[in-house]
Amino acid sequence: MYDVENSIGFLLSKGYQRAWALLREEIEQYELTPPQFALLAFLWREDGLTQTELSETGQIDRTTLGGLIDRLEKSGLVERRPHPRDRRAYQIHLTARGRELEGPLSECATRTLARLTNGLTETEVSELRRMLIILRGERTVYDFPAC
Amino acid sequence: MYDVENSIGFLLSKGYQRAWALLREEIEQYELTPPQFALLAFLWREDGLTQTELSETGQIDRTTLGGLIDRLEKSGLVERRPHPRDRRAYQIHLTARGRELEGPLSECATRTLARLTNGLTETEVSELRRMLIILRGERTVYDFPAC
DNA sequence: TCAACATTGACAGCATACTGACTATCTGTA
DNA sequence: TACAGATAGTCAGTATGCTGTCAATGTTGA
Repeated sequence: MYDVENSIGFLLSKGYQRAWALLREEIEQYELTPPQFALLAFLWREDGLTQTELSETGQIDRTTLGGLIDRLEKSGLVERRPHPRDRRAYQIHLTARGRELEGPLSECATRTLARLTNGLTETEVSELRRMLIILRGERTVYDFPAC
Repeated sequence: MYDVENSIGFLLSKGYQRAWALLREEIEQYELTPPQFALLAFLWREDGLTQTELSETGQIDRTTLGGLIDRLEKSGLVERRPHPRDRRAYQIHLTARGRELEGPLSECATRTLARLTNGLTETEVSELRRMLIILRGERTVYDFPAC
């Protein structure tokens, strides 16, 4: 009999839901969602990318990203600026307010990680991270046809 | 600087997305989504639960579950029957077709797991499972007030 | 140069996930 | 019995994530 409850997929979904709920709780006062936080975090690292570039580096679906940016723009944390050499594209820039949040939000994320991984040792967390990267990965195997 | 890309939460979300995509691919011919598959899998184990009971054992939000059942009912895989002693409640039962799918869909799930964990050894998969259960868990710690 | 093709971002449509509010019903207690 | 509070399920609203389609714009090759 198939054991859903202990299947990796099911456990990933529940783990993800818990991670989401904890982070949501920590950043609630900023009226942000976890994906919005993640997008800001990518922008703290590199500002001014186009939506397509952001979609690739952040591994966020192109159309999902559009909506995320809409909402962050409405909250005044990012802005779309016309691309200087490509009239189809926008460059996404943090506003001053969006940059300011790096400190406080990073602390929220640190607290979230601590709560999430409460039952694991540091070594286990590293192991988990390593395995999740492998799980997601395999791009080198599947993305390119043998050539 | 906060490193989103290697944060457990971000990796969980991407791992989950990959698990979803792979399973989606395997069960595509049955026109089911991964959550619909999971719900069926819980019903293969125990049939006739109410929505609230299913919501608890399956750890699926009450309102989300309602929609899932709507769609599975429309597909002819489950049916709502009035509860014999509680006029507010339904008992959710598999149809013959819903029961028939246990074999083929379990095989799809097995193939998905194999593809998903391609880069990990069996020992690592067990470790991962154990850690994900801990991640999600902690019910004994948080859910009950000290009493 | 111009036509074929590719790319950028928007939009509609669907499923999941959650919140909060609501109706119908049940339960426990005075 | 009657009423207060709890519970079952629905609905509206919002955000994410994905597919498919489209218009506008870029790019490339004959």
